Amino acid sequence: MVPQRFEIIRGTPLFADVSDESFEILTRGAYIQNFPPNMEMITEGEPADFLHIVENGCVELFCQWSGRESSITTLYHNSTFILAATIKNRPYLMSARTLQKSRVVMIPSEDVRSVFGADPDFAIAIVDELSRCYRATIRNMKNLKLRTSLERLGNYILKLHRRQGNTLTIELPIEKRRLASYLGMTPENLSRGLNSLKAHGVEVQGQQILIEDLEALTKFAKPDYLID
Amino acid sequence: MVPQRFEIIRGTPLFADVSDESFEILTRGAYIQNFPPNMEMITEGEPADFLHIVENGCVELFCQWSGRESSITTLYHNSTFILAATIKNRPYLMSARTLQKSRVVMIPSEDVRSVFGADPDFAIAIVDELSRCYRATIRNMKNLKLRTSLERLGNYILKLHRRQGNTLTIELPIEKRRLASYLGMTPENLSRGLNSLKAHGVEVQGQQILIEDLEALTKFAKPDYLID
DNA sequence: GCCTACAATTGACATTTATCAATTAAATAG
DNA sequence: CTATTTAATTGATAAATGTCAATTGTAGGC
Repeated sequence: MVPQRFEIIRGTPLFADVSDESFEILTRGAYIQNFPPNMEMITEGEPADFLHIVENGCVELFCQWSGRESSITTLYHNSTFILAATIKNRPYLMSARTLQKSRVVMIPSEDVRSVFGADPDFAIAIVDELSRCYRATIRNMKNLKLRTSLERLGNYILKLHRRQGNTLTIELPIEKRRLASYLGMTPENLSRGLNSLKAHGVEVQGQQILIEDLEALTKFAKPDYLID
Repeated sequence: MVPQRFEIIRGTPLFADVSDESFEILTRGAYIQNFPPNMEMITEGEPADFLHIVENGCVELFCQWSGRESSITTLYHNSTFILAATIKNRPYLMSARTLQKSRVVMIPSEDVRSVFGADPDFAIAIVDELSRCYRATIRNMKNLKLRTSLERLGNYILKLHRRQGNTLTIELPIEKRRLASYLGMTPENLSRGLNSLKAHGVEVQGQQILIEDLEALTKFAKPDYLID
């Protein structure tokens, strides 16, 4: 008998194929927590005691060193983090904070590891999820190392364009300062970058972005299916 | 009966725990290839038909976009690549070339996927390997986004120092231009960077690097166990 | 609705990094 | 061993990016 409250994550790829028995074990020690916005829920270096799943809201993974900070990715509905640390029983490499009011499922890492050893279907789902995350990170790395900040910005806008149903009026999903950090640039530079993209058919008004010339932007940004 | 020629990879973590039966299936369709130095063996975008294992020699993973190229990592004895593409049955995201004469074991991806589904021990080993690679990539990313090129260089030297048994006389394992690419800088910049590090106790002579003041270098580079 | 916080923008400037060209050093083939 | 190719270095300069300070814009609390 799986408690009602965990039914939502049952539908995510990571749990879709596990047996009821496994799911029962996974949720037995699990709990759900509601976080306010801007709350640091995980700090890098800490032991990975729980696998986290964002049920709703928005969570940013970021890292720090020597007084600097950088945003790595932003997670939404049904995303898991941080699986690799949980599996390997190693400390988190990234910190996590909520950007909005968020509801997060937390499953004890021990239970994840034991079910993972006992349920081949869960093991397969984990491999799938890890591969997906790994490949996403490699793409991110290529983006960073092969492109200038302006090219990254252009491709980010094109990615939003595709994700938001090929519309030409785009809504930025996160604050500009966080976007800047994600793209590996300063907020000032992002601001100037958005201005520079006017020359390639991009208009900006607050959180709204209008692609006035998709062809020009595409020609400039050169999106690539092995990166974007 | 496992052919003698595959006994070497039997000892690697990925294959150590698989049953003889599984190993037999994995090696049945496998073969070993000897590559000359500087041979591109994999090109990004191609289908991932084989899991590769470097038996000996040295292989560089790199990527390209819009006429630019960047080195992602260098693999040595017993390293696998590129597991995630094999598992997900997706195209390679990186290219691979030999840096030296190398001997590489190639296992058909189909066999990897089928054994992975049938042998839980192999699945566990794969999860372990994927987690390891994923975390290594995250560290790499943090290194790139949180540090200047000079700090990356300093920490690279410190990492070699540790890897080579805490000796103060260090041997660069790869060409400087590839190191530059790996560190996300130009060869010219690397050259100047090495000169700048003189101020922090580093002497360079060709492929040899001498740490004259370990404390000064450490103080400058600030190595971090969550990055390095 | 107004005040207050904070985010975003802009300008001036500094620093970092890349590019181009020329030279020197090192590795390799014959 | 020498000739030839390629890598590494150096100097001069350009471009990209970051920093600091000031201003403008915006969202949320009261």
